[in-house]
Amino acid sequence: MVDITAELRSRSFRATQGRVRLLELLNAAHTPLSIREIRRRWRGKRVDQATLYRTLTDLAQSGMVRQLDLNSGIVHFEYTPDSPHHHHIVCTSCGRIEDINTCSTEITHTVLRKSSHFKTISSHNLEFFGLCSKCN
Amino acid sequence: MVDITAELRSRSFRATQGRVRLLELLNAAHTPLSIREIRRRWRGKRVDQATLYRTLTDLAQSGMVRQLDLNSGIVHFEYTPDSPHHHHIVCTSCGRIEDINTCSTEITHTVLRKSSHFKTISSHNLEFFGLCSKCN
DNA sequence: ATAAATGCAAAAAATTTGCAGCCGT
DNA sequence: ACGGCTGCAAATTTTTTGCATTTAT
Repeated sequence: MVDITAELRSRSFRATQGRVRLLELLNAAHTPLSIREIRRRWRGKRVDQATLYRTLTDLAQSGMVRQLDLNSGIVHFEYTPDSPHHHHIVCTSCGRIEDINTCSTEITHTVLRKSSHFKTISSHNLEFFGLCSKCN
Repeated sequence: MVDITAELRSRSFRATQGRVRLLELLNAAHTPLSIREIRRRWRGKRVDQATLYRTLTDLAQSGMVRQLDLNSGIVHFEYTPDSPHHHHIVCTSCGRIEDINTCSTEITHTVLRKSSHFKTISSHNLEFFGLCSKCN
């Protein structure tokens, strides 16, 4: 259970009502969400899409949320402060997303050693694609 | 050096002039390209965007090209018949893309073993993000 | 010949921008 | 009170669709 307000401030964002609600919504979703889906789930006065794009891009840049592209052509966002680093497997038929809790962090080091033009890695995304049991 | 025509036919696509040119272009690019970039590089009579989207989606579905979403919000495609399976590292500042030739295929097996709803994995994407030497 | 592939035009969906006003600090 | 944040409206970019025509087999 994180203190969203505190985390926002520690990253020098203002803890506005909208941001807190957004992060709570993402956290409760337990799955990465698209902007469209976030708006669909938003209760009360609807959120502006431009605000969401701006906010989420900023938060992703700061590392507070993760931005994922699940080969869907549209961006998804995830906020999982209480879960360890993880990845996803996506059903190419129905879009179902499942978490994958395996990640060998050593790969990052290996990659840096092999790369000729990169000295720092800030993040990585690892997505698997396949068919879930329903669609198989 | 692959025979593009033959590979298309083996996947039951018609080896049209447009498809061959597209695949040659992608192959020569040595980096994943967006539709926009493909059209920019296309010589002669311009290609229709709808055709490109349709063609590339089909080819990606068949596994002949790879579809990548590099956290850019737009889809990229890659055709590398002469290179082994690989991944990418993307500069979050300038967008530069470098190939990463490391990939432990065992992860796929581990993932399958851990997954509760998936029995098959058809592909995976692994992208690293960081700052290249120029932008650092 | 015929079914698949393309081009064209237009629509739909996703993302970005500028600016005025609001709200957190 | 200040500056960051948001909402609104509109533009831009990306992606999709329908249909007539062309092209590979």
